[in-house]
Amino acid sequence: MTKTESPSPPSAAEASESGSHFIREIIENDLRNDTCGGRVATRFPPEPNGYLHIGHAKAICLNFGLAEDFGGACNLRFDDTNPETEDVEYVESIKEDVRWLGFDWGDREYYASDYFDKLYALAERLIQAGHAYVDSQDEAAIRATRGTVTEPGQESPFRNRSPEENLDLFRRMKRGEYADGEHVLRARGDMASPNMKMRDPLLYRIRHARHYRSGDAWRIYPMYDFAHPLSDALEGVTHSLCTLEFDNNRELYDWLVDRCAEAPRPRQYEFARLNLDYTVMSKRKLRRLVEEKHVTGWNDPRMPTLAGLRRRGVPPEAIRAFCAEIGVAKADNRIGPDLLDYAIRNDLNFKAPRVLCVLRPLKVTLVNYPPDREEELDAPFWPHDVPREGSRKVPFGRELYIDRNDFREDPPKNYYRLAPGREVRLRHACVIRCEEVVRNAAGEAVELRCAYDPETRGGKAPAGRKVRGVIHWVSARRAIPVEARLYDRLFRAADPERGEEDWADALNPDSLIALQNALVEPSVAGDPAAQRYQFEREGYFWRDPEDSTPERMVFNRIAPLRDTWAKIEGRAKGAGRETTDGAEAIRKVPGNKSSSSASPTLAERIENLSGRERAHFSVNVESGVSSDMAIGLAQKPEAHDYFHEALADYAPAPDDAARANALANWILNELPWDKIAREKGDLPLSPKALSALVKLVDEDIISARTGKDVLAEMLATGKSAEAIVHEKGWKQMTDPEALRAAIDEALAAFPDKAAACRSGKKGLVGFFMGQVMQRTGGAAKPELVRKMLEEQLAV
RNA sequence: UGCCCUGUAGCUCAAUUGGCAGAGCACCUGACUCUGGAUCAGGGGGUUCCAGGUUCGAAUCCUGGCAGGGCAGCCA
Repeated sequence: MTKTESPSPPSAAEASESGSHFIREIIENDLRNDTCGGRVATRFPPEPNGYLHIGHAKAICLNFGLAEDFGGACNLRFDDTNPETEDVEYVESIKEDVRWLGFDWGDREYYASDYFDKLYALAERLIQAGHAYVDSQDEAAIRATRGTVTEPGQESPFRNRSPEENLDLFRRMKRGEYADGEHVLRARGDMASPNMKMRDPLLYRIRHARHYRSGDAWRIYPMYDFAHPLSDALEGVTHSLCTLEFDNNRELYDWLVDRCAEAPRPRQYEFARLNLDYTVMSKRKLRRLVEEKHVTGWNDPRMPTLAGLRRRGVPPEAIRAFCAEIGVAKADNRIGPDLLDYAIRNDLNFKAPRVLCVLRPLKVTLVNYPPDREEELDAPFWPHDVPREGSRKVPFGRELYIDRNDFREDPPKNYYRLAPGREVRLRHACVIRCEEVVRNAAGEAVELRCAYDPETRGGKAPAGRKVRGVIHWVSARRAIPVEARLYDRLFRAADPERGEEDWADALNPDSLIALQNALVEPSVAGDPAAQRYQFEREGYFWRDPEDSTPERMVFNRIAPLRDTWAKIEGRAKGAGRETTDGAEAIRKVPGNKSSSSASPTLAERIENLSGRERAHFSVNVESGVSSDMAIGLAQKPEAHDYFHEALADYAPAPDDAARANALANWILNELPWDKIAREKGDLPLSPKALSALVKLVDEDIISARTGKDVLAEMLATGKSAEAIVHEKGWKQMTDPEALRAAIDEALAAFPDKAAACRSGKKGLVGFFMGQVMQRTGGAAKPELVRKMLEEQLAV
C-alpha cells in the first residue's frame, strides 16, 4: 500500500512559482542592460521580534523564488538593530519556518548586528564628509521641529557643528559617556523636504541595553534606515524587495547608498503586503491574541503564523502554491480565506489517503445482521480519480455509527441521505434502510434501527436500484474514540483592523469546536504522526503535534471539503451559516469607487488661473489655440514659452488657428514634460525642430502615428525630423493600390477573424488596423486604411 | 491639507508597451460518480474609478478631478 505522501501534486508543481510580475520584469531588464552586475542577489530580512506569518511567506517565496529563477542567491538576514525587542527565540523560530517552507539559505545566514563595526565606520565617514551630525536636542524637541506633513521643519541648533566636534561627540556616544537620549546622530538631509523621511533622519541612538547577540559591546545602535540599505550594500544585494510602506524610505535608502557604496549598488523595490480576510497580520495584534489568551499560543492552529499553519497541518507546498496564486503587485489587496483553502485542498487531494471518521456519532443497529458476526471489508485509500494504489480493511458489524448530520427526521427537499423509511449506501459497504427511530425522553433520535441489503455489498447494485446518498460510518465495536478539532476563522469581521471599535470584539466564538466523541476507523492506529488524511465527506485532518498521544488521538481539521449541500441549504434558509452578516457589508464600504463629482467647467478653470497664467492664457487664445489648450499651456510655463518659440518658427501663417492648435497639441500631449521634471533636465529638442516635425504631419508627408515614432527618434538621437523620415523611408503611404495589397494580405492571413468581423465582431477592425499598420511599417495613412477596411468588411 | 503609492470581472492578477479586454479563484448549469469531494463540459458576469483631451484607434498618452493606502517612533 502507498499511504505515504508524494512530494508534489501534478497540477501545482508545474507553474513557475513566483509568477510573472513587475519585479521580475525589472530584474529581466536589469540583466539585459547589465545594470546589476550581471547577477541577482536578494535577501529576506526579518526582525527577530516575533513569529513569521503567512504574509512573510509571500516575501520569502518572492525573494527566494526570484533568486532561484535567475541563478542567484537569497540571504537570510536578521535585521536586529533594536536590542530591546529582539531575542534568539525568534531567530530560531524564523529559521525553522523558512526551512519548513522549503527554502535554503546555505551559509548565507547574516545578522545586521554582525555589521555594527562596519556600519559604525561608515557613520564616521559620513560625519567627516559633513553628511551627518550629532544632535543634542531631546526627543520632544526633535519631534517638535520636524514639522508636519504640511509644514516644513526647522533646523536643529546643533546642525552646523564641525565634523571634528561631531566626530568627538559620536565617539563619546560610542564609549558610553552619555545617557540614553542625550544625543543622536542625524543625517544632514533637508528639514523642508516634502518627504518627512528626509528631514534629518536619525541614524544612531544611544541605548544602554544588552543585545541578544552583541551583548554589551555597544551603547549605540543604528536605526533601520541606516542599517538596512548599507547591509544590503555590504552583502552585495542587487534587488532589495520590501513592502509598500517603505516607499517613502527609498529616497533615504538611495541617499545613503550613493554616499557609502560602490557600484553595482542595491536598489529597493516595493510590493503590496498580503492581507487575509478574517484574521489579523500585524505582529502587535498577533502578540495580543497570544498574551490575552484568545489563542493558545503563537502556534495555535487558528493563527495565520507559519507555526500555526504548520501545527494545523497545512503542507508547505500548499502555502507556496497559494503565494504563487496571489501574485505580486503594488495595489492594496485583501484575500479571502477560500483561496488558501483551495490551495490546501488542491495539494492534499493527491497526498491524503481517504479514511472514515464519524465526527458526531449516531448509533445505527442493523436489525437483520447477526449479532456476533463481524467482517472486514476491503476499502481503497484513494478515489478512482487519484492515480494511486492501496487499500485497507475496515471492520463491519451489526452496530455502527453514522454522523448525526447524515440523518434527518424531516428531510428537506433534495436531501438524499438517511431519513425514516429512506435508503442510503454506507461507503464501501452496503445499502441500508431506516426502519425505526429510537428516541430519548426529550424526543431526540438516539439510535436508528435499519435493515441492510446483502445484495448491495461490495459496491454491487442490483439492476435498476439507484441509491443516491452515500454516507460514512464506523464499526461501533472497533472504532477508536478520538477528539476532532474543527477550526474556523478567528474573526467574524473580514477586516478586524478596520474601524476603531475594539477589534477583539470581532473574535469568532466558534473558531474552535472540539468534538470529544469522534470515532475513527482502526486502520489509522499505527500510522506515523505526520500522516495526513482525508476523513471522507468531512475534510483533511492530521494528528495535532502537541496534544495527540497514541492513547488519545487528537485530530486537527486542516481544511474542510467543499460543501455544496451546505451551500444549497444555506441558500434555502436565506442566511448563510456563517459570518457573512456584517462582514460582506464591511468589505464593500471602502470600495465606493464611482464618484461622479463633476470636474470644473472651462469657466471655472479660467477663473482659477493666477494673474500671470491668465495673461498667458489670453496670449494663447489670441494665437488661435482652443481655450482648453490655452489653459494647459498657461499652467506650464516651460511649455508656454516653448510653444510661442515654435509658433514663431512655424510662420509664414502665424494666425493660422489650425496650425497653432496642432503645435499646442504636440507640445502638450507628446513632449515628455513629466520625465524632464523628474530628471530635472532640459528638453533635448528645440522648438524649431519640433515645428519642423509638426509641419511634416500637417502637410501629410507623414501620419500622426509616424510622427510619434519620429519624435521618439528625435529625442533619442537629436537628428532632425526630415533626416529621420528620409533615412527610414517613413513617408506616408496613400496609394490605394498599395494599401489594398496590404489589406488583402492581412485579411488572408487571418481568414477566421475576417469572417468573425464580417459577422459582427466589430472590435476586430482594430485588430486588422494593427495588422495593416504593421505590414506597412506604420507608413499607411490610417484614415484611409480604416475606411477601406470598413468597406471591405462591411461593418 | 504637503509629498508618495494604487485604482481593470465579486476576489487576486494579466493584457507582447497605442491595435480582439483575458486567466485563476468564487458563482451558476449540466455530465460523471459508492465522497453533495475530485474531475470534465458549458455559462453568466466589464462605464478598465470619473470627466475632458490627443489619435483612424486609448485600460495604456495628456489635463483635471474622485476614492483607497502610506509618511510627522530615538520601531522595523
